[in-house]
Amino acid sequence: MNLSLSDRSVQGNKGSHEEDKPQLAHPYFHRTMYDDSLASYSNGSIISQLLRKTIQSKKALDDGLFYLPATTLSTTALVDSGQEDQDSTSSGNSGERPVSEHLRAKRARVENIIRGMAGSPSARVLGANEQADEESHDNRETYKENKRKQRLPLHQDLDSAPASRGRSSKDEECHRLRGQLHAMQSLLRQLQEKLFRVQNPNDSEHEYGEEFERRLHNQRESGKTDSDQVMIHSGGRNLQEALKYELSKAIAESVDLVFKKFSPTLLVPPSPSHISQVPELKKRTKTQSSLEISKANGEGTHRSLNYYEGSEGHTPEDQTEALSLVVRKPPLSHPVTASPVAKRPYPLSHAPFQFSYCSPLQENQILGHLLKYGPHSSFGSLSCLPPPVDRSSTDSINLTWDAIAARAKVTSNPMGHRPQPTTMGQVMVDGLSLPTIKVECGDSQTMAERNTYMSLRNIQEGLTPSHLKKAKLMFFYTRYPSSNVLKTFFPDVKFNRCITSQLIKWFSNFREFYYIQMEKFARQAIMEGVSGTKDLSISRDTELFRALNMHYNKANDFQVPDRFLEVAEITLHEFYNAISLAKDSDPSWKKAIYKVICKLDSEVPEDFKSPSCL
DNA sequence: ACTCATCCTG
DNA sequence: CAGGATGAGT
Repeated sequence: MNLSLSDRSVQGNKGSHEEDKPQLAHPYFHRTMYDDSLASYSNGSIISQLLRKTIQSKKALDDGLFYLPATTLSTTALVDSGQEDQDSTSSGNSGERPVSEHLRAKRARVENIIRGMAGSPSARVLGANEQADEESHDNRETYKENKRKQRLPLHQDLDSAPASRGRSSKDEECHRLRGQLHAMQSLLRQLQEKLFRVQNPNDSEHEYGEEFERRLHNQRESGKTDSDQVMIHSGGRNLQEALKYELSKAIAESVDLVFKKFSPTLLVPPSPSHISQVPELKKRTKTQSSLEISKANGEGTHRSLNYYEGSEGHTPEDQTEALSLVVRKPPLSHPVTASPVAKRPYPLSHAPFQFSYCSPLQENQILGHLLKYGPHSSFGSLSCLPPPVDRSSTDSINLTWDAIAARAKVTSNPMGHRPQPTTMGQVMVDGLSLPTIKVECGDSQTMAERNTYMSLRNIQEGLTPSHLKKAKLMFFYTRYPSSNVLKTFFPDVKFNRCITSQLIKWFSNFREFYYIQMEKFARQAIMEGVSGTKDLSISRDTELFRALNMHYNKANDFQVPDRFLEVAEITLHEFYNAISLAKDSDPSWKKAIYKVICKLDSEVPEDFKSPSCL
């Protein structure tokens, strides 16, 4: 068995054809079809497009035949939607277009909407202050004394953070959000009216959604609070009603939430959470210089052009345990076992706002955001964890959003979706910019503002396969991430004890695999009579690297940083030396190695701060 | 008492 | 990868 480690030093520098690219320019971010599809919608007026298409296909809308099997939500539907028109015209099938074609077209479009709405319904974010609070507490060291010392100045940064300039920005933010909410309400009502007119040209408006709501209520009573079911078994008309109902109610909820939380007494003091991304650059220099490290050749650039397909299969198993594994939300929400549904229906006229509040541009963006991220995505973030009582009232809605979000997640790209690395001031919401905030943040965006901004996105209740993939990629940079780092780089995750533990456990597992591999290959090298560590280098075409890459970067769509190769090599050397010196007779012989390796963490690139689940 | 890292196991 | 056991550290 050839280890292919020993000859590495010989050919060490062979492939210098590809010089080390700046690692920040991640070329592995792929756009998914899904992203593109959404992007096209985000540019124009989502509503007008939707309505136009709806009207066009209205004449073919055959009542009662429009099913939306939830399980068919997939990117293929999106593709269909784009090609539907041509398909139908090209079908030389006389003058009458097959009804099924229209139905499919319409379904695709509605699915588009639903997909757009995908978002965690229960999105709740740590308020900025709360987060800062946690951070200060969580700054307790995680990894041994060394790390602790390094983190001390970070503490100081935290404490000395100016506490003066959050107030006014909070107020402005409140103002802006009120404006957005007003606008959204207006827009929503317009949308509802238009939809209603489209499908019920003759009916009077007051019948809106009655039938649907009644049925939804009945389902709830019978324990099957699954609005997907409702949709599935409803006709196309009822589907639209369902959508309208969901949208309006969700918005009403959000509005209510925000207004409650933004009452003056609840305005929070500025957050000291400019947590200091204090670079930890110095800590590894000494070890580094003492070792001879082969330059990685550029062989590893064979990135696949495939879209990311969740590599960890999506089993339909429901997540039932409290201490969770990777959360795979059920494709179809299962019978509710928790939280009784306290009904608190909001009349649509909950808040009669003026439509002229915002510009047409804002309309599109606001509504687009709403459609894309769901009602709770933006506004839940501004509230500081609504009490359970509040939440119970939204459960029926949440279930729907949950189910929708779950399906959307299945096809989502974990994180790579931006062709260009983002900078602090250029955070995009997945192709949908939020200028009202972005503009004001400008280039002097602080961490607090950034956090606020980030919190405008979905907040996950649990960790998803996407998060797992992201964590694995992060492992290339940091083997021992602190809980602060984890929080920073998983901004779309609502952290609690369980989640934190799970993430830590992940990295623990990563390390385990890493060290096992290192030990294995070190022993192998010794067995093969490798004379010394000089003959042990790790390049991208070594077996060891392949094993690691396969584990942490299965899709191979990530350019593993050269630094990781260096660290891996150091690790290998450590193991080699220790084993050579028979130190492995000591039961805790690995500890010394761990201590070395834990100092070699790098900073994780900014790109990883973007939420992984979109 | 609590958290975290590792080891071991499935 | 998760769960349990164990030990170290606070």
